[in-house]
Amino acid sequence: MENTPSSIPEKLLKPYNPTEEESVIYKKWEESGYFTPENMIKDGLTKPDAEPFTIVLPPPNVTGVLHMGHAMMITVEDILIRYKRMRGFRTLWLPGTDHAAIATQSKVEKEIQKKEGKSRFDLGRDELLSRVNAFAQDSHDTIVNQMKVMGASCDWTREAFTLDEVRTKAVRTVFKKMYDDGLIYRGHKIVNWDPKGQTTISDDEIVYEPRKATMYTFKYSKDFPIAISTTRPETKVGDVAVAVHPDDARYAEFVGKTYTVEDFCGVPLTIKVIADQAVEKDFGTGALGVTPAHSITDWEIADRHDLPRPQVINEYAKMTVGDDRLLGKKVLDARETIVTWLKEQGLVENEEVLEQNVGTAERTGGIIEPLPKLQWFIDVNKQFTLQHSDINTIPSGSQTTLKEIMRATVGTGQIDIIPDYFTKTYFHWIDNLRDWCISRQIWYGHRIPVWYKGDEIYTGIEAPDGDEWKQDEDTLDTWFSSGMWTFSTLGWPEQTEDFKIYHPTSVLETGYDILFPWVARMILMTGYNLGTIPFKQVYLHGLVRDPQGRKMSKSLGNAMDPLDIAAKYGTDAGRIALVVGTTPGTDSKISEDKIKGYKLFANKLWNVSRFVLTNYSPEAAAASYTASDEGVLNAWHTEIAAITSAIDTFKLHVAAESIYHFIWDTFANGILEDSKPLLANEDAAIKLSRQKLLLTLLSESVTVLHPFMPFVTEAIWDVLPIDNKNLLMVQAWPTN
RNA sequence: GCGCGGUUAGCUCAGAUGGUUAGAGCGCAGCAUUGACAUUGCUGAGGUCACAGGUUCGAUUCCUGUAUCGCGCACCA
Repeated sequence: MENTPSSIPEKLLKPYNPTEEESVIYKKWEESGYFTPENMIKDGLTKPDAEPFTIVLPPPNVTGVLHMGHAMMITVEDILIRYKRMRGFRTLWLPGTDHAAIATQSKVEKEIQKKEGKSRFDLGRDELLSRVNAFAQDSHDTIVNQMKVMGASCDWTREAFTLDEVRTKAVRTVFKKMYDDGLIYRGHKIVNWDPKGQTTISDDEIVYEPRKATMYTFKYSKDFPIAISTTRPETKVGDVAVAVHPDDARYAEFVGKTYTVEDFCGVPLTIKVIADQAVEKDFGTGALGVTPAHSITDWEIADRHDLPRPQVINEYAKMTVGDDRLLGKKVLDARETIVTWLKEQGLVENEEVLEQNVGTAERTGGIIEPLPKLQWFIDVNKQFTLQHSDINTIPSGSQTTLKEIMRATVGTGQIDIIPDYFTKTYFHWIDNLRDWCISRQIWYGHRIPVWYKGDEIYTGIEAPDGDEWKQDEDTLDTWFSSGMWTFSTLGWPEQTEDFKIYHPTSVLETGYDILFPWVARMILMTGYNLGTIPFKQVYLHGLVRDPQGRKMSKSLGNAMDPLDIAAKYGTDAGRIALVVGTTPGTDSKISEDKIKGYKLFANKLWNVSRFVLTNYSPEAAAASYTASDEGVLNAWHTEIAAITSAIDTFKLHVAAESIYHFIWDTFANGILEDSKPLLANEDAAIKLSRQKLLLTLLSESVTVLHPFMPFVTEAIWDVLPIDNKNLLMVQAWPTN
């Protein structure tokens, strides 16, 4: 084994140094142009008629830096993409970023408030937008850099942004179409108002937090016949009715009667007693004070009983009625005032502390105040005609609803969710889905493409002629634009080649936490606009947690930066550590120890390469295998088949572990050790056969490992004595 | 309240459409080695597969129930 070390590249004589290799390798990949599928075809690496495989990157929010959750997403997608590319598919991974409307604006607002003590209203619309745009650009650059460090093999020539020109056109086109179909309407309805962010938010943007609250049981006045219970006495100045259950004998005699309360802490009330199914007999007194303007349930009750809906709280969560005891007071102060007044009047019958869920806005933390407002909505239950449809149970030209589209695509298996138990959760969500409020009172985002002139309303792609037209001040929910991401990124509404070739996409890979806000919305938008599905398979990864199982966050100080991991252990180690031992849909814990283990693995493979190359001689290329070497090779090929099928069925953890096990235990500890005497054998046939075998096993191992650990494998491939080789990234997947 | 998921080695987790001795990584114990190896290799200890019923020739795996942890949705007067 005193072979010529001179034929061995210098770097292979030292331990593997990821930082030295990685950036150089990424540059090579990028310069090859092979992230772009058309270049693969041009160079004969992909057949022109190859089946497309498309993933559109879930666009990271331009709110800062990528975290380990993103790292998981990028790793899984890059594994699938690299694998499919090597399998000969016309493979496109289309990157982009999301303007993320509220998330980004509120982040910038917070910073400005902190540094300059100014609100967005102090700055004005234009100034705020220029600040947000600058921040977003910065954030974007950071994110792109991080993705490159992670080895993402996406086609940067096609990069998209949810707020750029092409996407704006898509948004306006869709808005107009839905408006014309009557699916988008403007209505005065009760919405979730965030007093802190000064905007409406959708049901999906509410985070419920358990808090202690005091529930007071009292009567409106001495002579009122029924006691009610509430945790929000301040809203009671907006009551118009008391609702009881229709079967409740206790109150049957009062139903239908109307009572006048002359003075409820300075406010006169007219209360009608009604019977409604929504009331629970056993909760509290079994009687519910109905406040239509400030409770979603009560709003619905008011619908059924045709009740008035006086608003008593404004957008700043302050009281708008009463005398100086209440008027202009914040809700919490008003609550105290009313409780004190109730006690003075001797009206309180009971007080009880209980835990209740308080709705807060996920981005600002503000307590949600339900308020009636004039807003834009998408009607999810309205019938419309779907002109063209590829959706299984909805024929072209038939009547359907958005809810039905969401159900049909998944229910018939046209879209496959992995893991499949999320299918049930998905249907459950659809069942509870209400009309989607899409207007936001923030400035960063797609401005609603509606113009007003007196009583006239205009909707279109461009502003109508004439200075008198004024555009709606509001912007669209960010999910409205990300809902059309699979086709807006491909150039729709133009009928581009890209759109024709790559849509519907193949796999949508994302965290299960955005199944509802995003995945469902994409299905809705695509079904409505194109009559088809946005993707065939949905792969939901779990959340990445710290070793104690906690969510990673800056405030806990347990967040890991993918860049730090790359610098310390190499990108490859971080990538495979995120995959091994994790299953789709299940949260996983990541520790530095785990990542460190895979750094050792990269080094192990490096050392295997050194051994193989040191013992290789060029004559081996033409050698034929001995029977036993043939057997070893066949066993490995059987294993490759198993690994291949594991990847095909999204069992990436199984595939990764099998390769790891093969390389370390079977190859390094077994075959390599057995080779030592064979390589010293007198018989050249035996010796050369074994040399050839080792090189073949090594080259095929790095090929199969490549999607998981792209850098170290490419670095090794680069020094293998193989004729006419291209980049490993475009090497054909071994199939036997 | 409705629904979903977990409970497997000290720790973190895989896995089996029901069938010999249930796996990995880390950790632990013992031995070996300076080599292709920032060491690594070999050997080993360690498990009533949460609990209770049921189906079955056979259940950790399937079914029912219980406990417990986590999550989602709804309610939240």
